[in-house]
Amino acid sequence: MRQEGGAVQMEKKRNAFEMNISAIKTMIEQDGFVPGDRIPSERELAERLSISRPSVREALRTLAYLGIIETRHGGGSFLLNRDDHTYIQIIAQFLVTGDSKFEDLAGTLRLLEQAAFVQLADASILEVHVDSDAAFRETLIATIDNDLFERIWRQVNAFYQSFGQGELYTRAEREAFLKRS
Amino acid sequence: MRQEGGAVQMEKKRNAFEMNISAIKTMIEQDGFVPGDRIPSERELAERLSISRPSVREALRTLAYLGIIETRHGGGSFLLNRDDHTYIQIIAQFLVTGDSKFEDLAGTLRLLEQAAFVQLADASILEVHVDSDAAFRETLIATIDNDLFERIWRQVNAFYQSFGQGELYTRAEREAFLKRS
DNA sequence: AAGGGGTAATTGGTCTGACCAATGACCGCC
DNA sequence: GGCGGTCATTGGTCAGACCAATTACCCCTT
Repeated sequence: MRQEGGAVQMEKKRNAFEMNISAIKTMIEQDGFVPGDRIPSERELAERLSISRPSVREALRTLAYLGIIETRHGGGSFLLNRDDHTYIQIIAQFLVTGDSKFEDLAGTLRLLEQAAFVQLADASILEVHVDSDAAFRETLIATIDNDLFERIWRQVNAFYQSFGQGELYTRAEREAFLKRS
Repeated sequence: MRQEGGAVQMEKKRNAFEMNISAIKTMIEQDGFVPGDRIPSERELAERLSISRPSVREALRTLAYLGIIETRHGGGSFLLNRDDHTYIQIIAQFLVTGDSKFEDLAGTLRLLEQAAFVQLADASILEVHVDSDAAFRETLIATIDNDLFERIWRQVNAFYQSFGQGELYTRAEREAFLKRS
């Protein structure tokens, strides 16, 4: 006879799996764990939440996959820093796998970089990098100062480079960039 | 700079859990399943992949959490179409505590849409949608005709909307968009 | 007393097997 | 042919076991 949910009243009637994830997250917050801390062991979580260890594991595996926690064999599970969350990598993984066309990759990169350029106030800082396609674009993105945007760009760019197509712009195109400022 | 996990590529030596996820995804692709199809049962997957059912379940739970598949008690597991972004809300659940990220979200959306607008030849098609923030931006993105770019935008936008902040632009801003064409 | 090494306890990783619950197909009955 | 019940299939959950990696601890040596 298994009783309902362990520790916390859930606001909704989601399925048990999501309730377990919420319960674990709630427990982490209530116990005041901060990034870097080790959270209770799987067996202890199972006991405190009145669920089985397999159920705890299913929840923890998902949390680990999302980058919320990190598990070390024999060591325990640790809370990660929120900035280390790989959520955008997860999203990117499913965005970019499969049927994304190579032309879309290059096109998306051009769009992203064009957007960055429009916001660029002073293009002079790019002049010294006009010789290097990589440095030119890297510097351009850095001027945006938007972490999410930069991470998206980095993912798309990493995938683009895995095709080994070399430079995205010719030197003439980079120079044209500067003239348009 | 943390670029370690940068590759979206799959072929790395990851832990068994992520390998199981990849294996299941690969099998789904190779068997030619399309959204709506029922994928093999947990027991069959376990046998075909030579892993135990709990391991299959840990992978399937994560895939279900991400919105890749849907499981029905007694019915089976079904492939979802990728536009279902239910997982975004849940991921956001872990990020709401921080506020810096939200600024990045809105900023990224503005950048993406500005990039789309720069490429827009004829802005007149947007005029009819000037009343609706959502329709205006949706139409804007559709003009780009870049599948990857559109999917990125859609993901970020879904993430943004999970914060429930309402419109991204004021009506005046949308009108200003049109005037700049 | 300090350091090092080896042992035991802890913890995650995986598996087997079992039973329950919901679904859906199948079959017999009307 | 339509309807309803039965039962195999499938996901949901659990208990227990064993392995592997890490960590804590204690004892011995120096």
